[in-house]
Amino acid sequence: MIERGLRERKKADTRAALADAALRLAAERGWEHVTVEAIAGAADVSYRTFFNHFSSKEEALLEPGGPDQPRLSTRLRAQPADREPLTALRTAIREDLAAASADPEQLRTRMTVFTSTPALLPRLLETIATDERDLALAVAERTGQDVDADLGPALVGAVVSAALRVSLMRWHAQGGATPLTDLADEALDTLVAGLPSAVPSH
Amino acid sequence: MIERGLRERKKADTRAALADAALRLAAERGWEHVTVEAIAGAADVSYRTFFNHFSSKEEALLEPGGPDQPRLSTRLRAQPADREPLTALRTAIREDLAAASADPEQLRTRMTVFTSTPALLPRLLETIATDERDLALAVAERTGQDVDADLGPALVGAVVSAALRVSLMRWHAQGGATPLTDLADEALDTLVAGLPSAVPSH
DNA sequence: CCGCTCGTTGCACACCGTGCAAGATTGCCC
DNA sequence: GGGCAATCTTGCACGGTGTGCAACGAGCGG
Repeated sequence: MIERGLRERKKADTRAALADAALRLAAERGWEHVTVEAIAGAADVSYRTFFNHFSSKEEALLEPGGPDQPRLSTRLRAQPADREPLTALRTAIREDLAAASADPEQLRTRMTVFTSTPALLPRLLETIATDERDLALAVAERTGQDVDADLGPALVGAVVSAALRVSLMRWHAQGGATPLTDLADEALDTLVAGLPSAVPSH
Repeated sequence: MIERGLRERKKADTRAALADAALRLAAERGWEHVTVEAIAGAADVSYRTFFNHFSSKEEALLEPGGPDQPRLSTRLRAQPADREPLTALRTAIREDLAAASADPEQLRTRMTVFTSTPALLPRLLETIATDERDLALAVAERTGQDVDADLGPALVGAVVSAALRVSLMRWHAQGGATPLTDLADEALDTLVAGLPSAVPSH
């Protein structure tokens, strides 16, 4: 958050302007009808400058805040070490979702753009799953397991990501009626109880 | 499997030749150093013909068999209706993995290509997760739940996909030492028992 | 004030993916 | 067998993405 000079501030500004323009134009015209040239033009920079900030057109939507935005795994590592592993994970997840829900309107717009562009939705899910391995590492650190030998941490990472994805999709489908954190809590409760609790036996 | 004529046979042949060439060249040079022109040349067809069979370069790797290859959800639907939901799911999963393991050498090559190309790995995972919603629908049909109202089916679909992904990654990392079906069984056992069984409490 | 650093810009280029139209091959019916 | 229709293949042109390179200019430090 420390401003180290006019230079870095302007750089962050143009990046934000590009990300905002990308999201706005995508909401207006649909993602595939938005060219990089249009995004750059709306942000008052050149075409070439766009790729000085983002390595691909999609990155402007997927990582508007840069690579140093807080991730789930870092939140988990910040939890007190004496806390029960699953409790610490729940808390970290709540913090992460609360941060994501800070600007519900923007989150809604993003979700609308993603869900209305078939080629783009998987990329969002991929982004959520990017920390999967990192999350597995953080879990293994906390439990003292070996992330390569023990199946547990990798499974927890993948499964938690999956649960968050489902919660996010459901939240958007409901129009935000239920708070995102509540939906995620329900999903995690189900997973803690085991798969049979998700489907009725006959 | 019915040959309806010389025409469709030749079409399937060229598609297979293109898919094979794509995988072979990717294993030799690395995926990003393989152009569509090179793939087409190796299969003795023109550049333009490639896109008559695949809508993108990646599709030649991801869906070599065409869009009508059997999916997990169809295998689940083929299970007897009186079988316990989770049992039916396990059986369908075993069939699916057995089919994928039919040619272990090719599977190994594919995984090597995917894991050595950062931009490609998520696409494989995405492909696995493509049936997620369809799988959720099949689960809901079997259990009589509502896929939009009940969280269960969507959660099961996402979580099972995640477990399969983790199993596949682990299988490849181990060099195929443990059969893929065994790894998946272990992961699913853990999920059935609930998340706490994945991580030790202190 | 002067040099250094770094963001910006333009230009050229390789590659992906698509629409269109012409040519070649197969299937089918007379 | 001959010819017609369907369809696969091919070439061509074009828009768009993403990159390397070199020049320019604005902030930063001495």
